Amino acid sequence: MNSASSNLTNNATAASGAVSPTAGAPATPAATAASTPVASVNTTTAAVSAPAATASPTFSPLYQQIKALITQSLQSGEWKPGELIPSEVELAGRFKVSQGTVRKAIDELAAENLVMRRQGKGTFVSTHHEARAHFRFLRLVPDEGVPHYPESKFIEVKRVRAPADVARLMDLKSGDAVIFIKRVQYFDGVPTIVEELWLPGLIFKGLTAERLVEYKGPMYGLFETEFGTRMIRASEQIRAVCADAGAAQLLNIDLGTPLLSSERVSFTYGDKPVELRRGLYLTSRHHYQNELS
Amino acid sequence: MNSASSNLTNNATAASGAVSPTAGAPATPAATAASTPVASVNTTTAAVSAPAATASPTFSPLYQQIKALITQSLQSGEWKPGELIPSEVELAGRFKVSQGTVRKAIDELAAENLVMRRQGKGTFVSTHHEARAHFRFLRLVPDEGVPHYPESKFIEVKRVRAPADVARLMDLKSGDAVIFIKRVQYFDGVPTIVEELWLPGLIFKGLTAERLVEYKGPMYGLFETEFGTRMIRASEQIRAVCADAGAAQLLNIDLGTPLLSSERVSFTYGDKPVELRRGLYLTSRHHYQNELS
DNA sequence: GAGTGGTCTAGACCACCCG
DNA sequence: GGGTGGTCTAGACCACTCG
Repeated sequence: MNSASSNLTNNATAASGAVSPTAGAPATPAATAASTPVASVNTTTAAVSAPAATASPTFSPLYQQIKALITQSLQSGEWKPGELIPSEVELAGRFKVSQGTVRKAIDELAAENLVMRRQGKGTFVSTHHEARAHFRFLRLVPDEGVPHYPESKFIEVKRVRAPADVARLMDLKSGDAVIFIKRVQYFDGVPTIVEELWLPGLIFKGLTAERLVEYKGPMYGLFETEFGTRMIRASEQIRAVCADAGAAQLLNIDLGTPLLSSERVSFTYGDKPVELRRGLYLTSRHHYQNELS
Repeated sequence: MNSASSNLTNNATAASGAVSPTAGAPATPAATAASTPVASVNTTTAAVSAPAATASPTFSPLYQQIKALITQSLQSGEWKPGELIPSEVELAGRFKVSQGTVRKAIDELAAENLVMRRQGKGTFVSTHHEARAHFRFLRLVPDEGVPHYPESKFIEVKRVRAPADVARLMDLKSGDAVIFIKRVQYFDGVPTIVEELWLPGLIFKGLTAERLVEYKGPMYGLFETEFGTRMIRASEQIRAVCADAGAAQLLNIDLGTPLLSSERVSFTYGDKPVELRRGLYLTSRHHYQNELS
């Protein structure tokens, strides 16, 4: 057994045979802990199939490998949303790398909102149960006054077979079981959003109208705690359309009123699509806010 | 004179009187270069008015101060868009800090798209004259086919006095001189965007219809090279509206066709607003693409 | 006071680019 | 071959939190 438990490929540090710990590369924790010669941790250990040339064809920095390992633990549920993950020092020990390397890995995870750092306390798994997170995916804000979360009224919740277009966007087969949800959202009692959602039936088995109704707060929070599926990012396409009869009735507006149409695909770990959402937004007293940078 | 040229406040490194370079904090470059005692660089030097307590009330990391200094040089035009800035090692020497600190400052500038790093070559000031940058502020992409840049036809270019609403959004006084531009943009010959722009007259003095017409490529490129004003970020508000007579005629569509309305304020260094842009987008064959993360 | 993340330094080596 | 950014390490100290 070498390099204890993990199969990391260290593409850095000397490629010139066994080196004494004092010269060249400094002694790695692995070397001191398991008294393994430095050379054994070097130049391709495992994981990636790399012909032992001077430059690895598939170069991946150590911190990226650490990042992938941490992401795996997040995905597997070893550390659940809202929980504290091990400290940087502890992770460094576990992975046999320096704290700085772990730090860089966590830096990127924090930048991607997978994790949240709090000085003096530790690093926490991000969760949708938070004021901060509520408006990450809801960009419709009132023209005047402070943003707040709308109330939901569910129109329909049923199990259906995925239409071809839905299946294509969600990486399913046409006819696969999906859960269909239709709801209207109200800001201060004014109906403003009519929304249709499709979710993979396999993952969201057991999602019923009752559970949706009794649950207060963002749906992504419910998905996260009840179904272990966390939305990481989303891709949205926006258009202007005219209200059809259905939308007009639900939003209590005239037929033909211009509405903002949004089609969103949300992804969980591994860029796996797990939600398709089609919304119509009434933008007479609200607008879609976007920051370009 | 101490700490040579710059007024950096080092809030780190020992607060316990003069320390020999070998113990405690390692000798700083400043100390070795100007043979200044370490203590002189510590506990409040200048810049920030800090009562000499144990913890500075206005704590600012060194790398943030470096970042601010680099940003100043960008803003002042010391390093122009597209140019190479000094290497990390050189900047470290200039500011009397370690390369790691400069590195962290530049990391943030790169994340904000103010500069671009290229391994083996150096760090470059970002520019709007680049394929990469072209679609950072243009989010309207075709439903099918690859995104490409539209052609412009200018309808109107004139000097006017800023209306109250425009002045408010641009941080001007009502009645201040502004340049008003109206244009239509075509994708593959199809009129798709009608846009009105307001620019501060003071900054964009000398901007004429001729210069706009003869200039090929994104307007932000022209603004950057001809007027020394670089757009850094923008804030956009999006709505759905109906085409009025003017828009319908210019876009060759029926009156009442739903259009996407965008109001955008763009900012340059120091979060100073320097452009107001109001656009109407025809979204029958294009959509506004947005990534949520 | 102990533990956590945050800053700063110094030095080594690697990947990449260009003359 | 020399210069640039990119990675990795090690160690010191600071700011913050909590018991």
